[in-house]
Amino acid sequence: MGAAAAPQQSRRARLRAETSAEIKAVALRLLGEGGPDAISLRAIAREMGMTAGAIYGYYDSRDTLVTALIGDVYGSLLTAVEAARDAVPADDPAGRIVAWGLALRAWALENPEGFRLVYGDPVPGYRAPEDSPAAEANHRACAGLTGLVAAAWPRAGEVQPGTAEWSDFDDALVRQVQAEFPGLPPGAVALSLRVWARMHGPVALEVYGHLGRQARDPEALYRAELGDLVRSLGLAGA
Amino acid sequence: MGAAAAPQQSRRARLRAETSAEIKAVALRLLGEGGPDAISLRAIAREMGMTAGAIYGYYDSRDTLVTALIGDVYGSLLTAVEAARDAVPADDPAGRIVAWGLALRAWALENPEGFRLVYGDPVPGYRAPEDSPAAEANHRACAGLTGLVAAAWPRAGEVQPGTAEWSDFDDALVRQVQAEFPGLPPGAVALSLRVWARMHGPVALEVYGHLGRQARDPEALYRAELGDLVRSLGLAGA
DNA sequence: TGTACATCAGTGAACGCGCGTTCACTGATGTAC
DNA sequence: TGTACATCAGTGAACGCGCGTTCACTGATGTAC
Repeated sequence: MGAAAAPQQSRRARLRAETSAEIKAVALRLLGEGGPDAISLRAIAREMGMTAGAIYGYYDSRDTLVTALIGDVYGSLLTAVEAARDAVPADDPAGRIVAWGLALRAWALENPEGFRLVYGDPVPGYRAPEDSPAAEANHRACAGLTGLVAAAWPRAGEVQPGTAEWSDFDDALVRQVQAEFPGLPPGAVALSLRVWARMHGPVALEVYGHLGRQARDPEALYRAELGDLVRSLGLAGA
Repeated sequence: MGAAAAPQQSRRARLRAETSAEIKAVALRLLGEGGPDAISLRAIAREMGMTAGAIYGYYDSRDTLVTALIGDVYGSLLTAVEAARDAVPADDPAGRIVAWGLALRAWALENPEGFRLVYGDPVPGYRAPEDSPAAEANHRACAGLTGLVAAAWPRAGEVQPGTAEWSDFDDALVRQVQAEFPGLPPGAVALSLRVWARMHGPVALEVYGHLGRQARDPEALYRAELGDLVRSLGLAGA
């Protein structure tokens, strides 16, 4: 009875998974401390008290590890913004948009190197594969933003008349939107991408240290920007 | 008479300046071809058919060279956007804002690595000195954007009421604005920083390859965004 | 319960690489008489 | 115009560094009888 029932994973598999996770965790910490260049197999191994070569038992190469890392980080970002959005009642679309935006900034300031990893191109020449966790997180981001805009539709569409066509967008994105928000016109997708960019601008400038040089209160600027964004979607300001 | 009059610079000084400029030019080309990591003294020297050590006759270190490079690149960006702005009559503030924005995007797409060099942090740990050419370009950017907003004032201030104080901003920036645009309230500075961020967002996403994955016509999105920006400043859309 | 074997995580040494930086030097260019 | 000297741009070899990656190996853990 004391003995566990046939375990889902063997002890070995569990240890493997733990080490694999620890490698990512250490890599993430190094990323935070020293920038993207600090993610080196040797540094990770050093930190873990093992040999650089041992990491090849877990990841095929440095690139594989970075891919996994980006997926994790991007996923955690989306979990954060989705949670913030869901903490606001669905019948308050303006509040949800502002919550999403503020959560994005908060996450970015807490994980600046993560933000750079996801939205910059810290590893030159690196390109995420199509079916990676990062791509999945990207889908979540698009879906989330489209949902925010959809909740403000059709009022937003009147205030922001556009001429977008379905053919203006990536096929997978179109399929996803049409399945999840039937009846929503292509203009809403265009608008949601613009909303994305509008949140991205101030956050990217701040994370990369460009805003802080001139403004002492970037948060106030950002809140004003979000307020204007909400207004520009035809929603009452908060 | 055939002989030149006492030259401003000696032949040696001229050659020196030329080589110094060629080093930067080659560095810039390598940056464009291979990303920030490609800026290595050895690669530059190789490209120029000389020895890596020789570069130390022109720049104290790699960092010094990168600093000079950032200044040059940032300066060329500002020259481009200022020229685009000045090609539109001063009595068309909306047109000037749109021109500035479009020129920013055009420059960024032509010089993606330059954009990353200036607005990303491709060389980890690198910080521009206070009195560098980059700082000067930054001042030009702030002045330019404030000028764009000032031209739309006070109408923009009515549409975008803010609560900014002078103390919210960097002292040097405040002095600059008060000297150049006497009477302009602090809210205009806040707004100009927001305008900056609003242009930065779509351009950064596109340059880093995030927009292109979902949108086939990023320019249309950007134009729509600029149109909305102009409207949000109380100016008639173009 | 005890023995024999298979698995496999991790070692440690080696590979070749490109990097920034230093330094004693060579050889051409410019200057003074 | 010609000679003697000073300047200085660039060489080439060397330094030590950290990196990704490979590979034959050891030794502990798990499995089968």
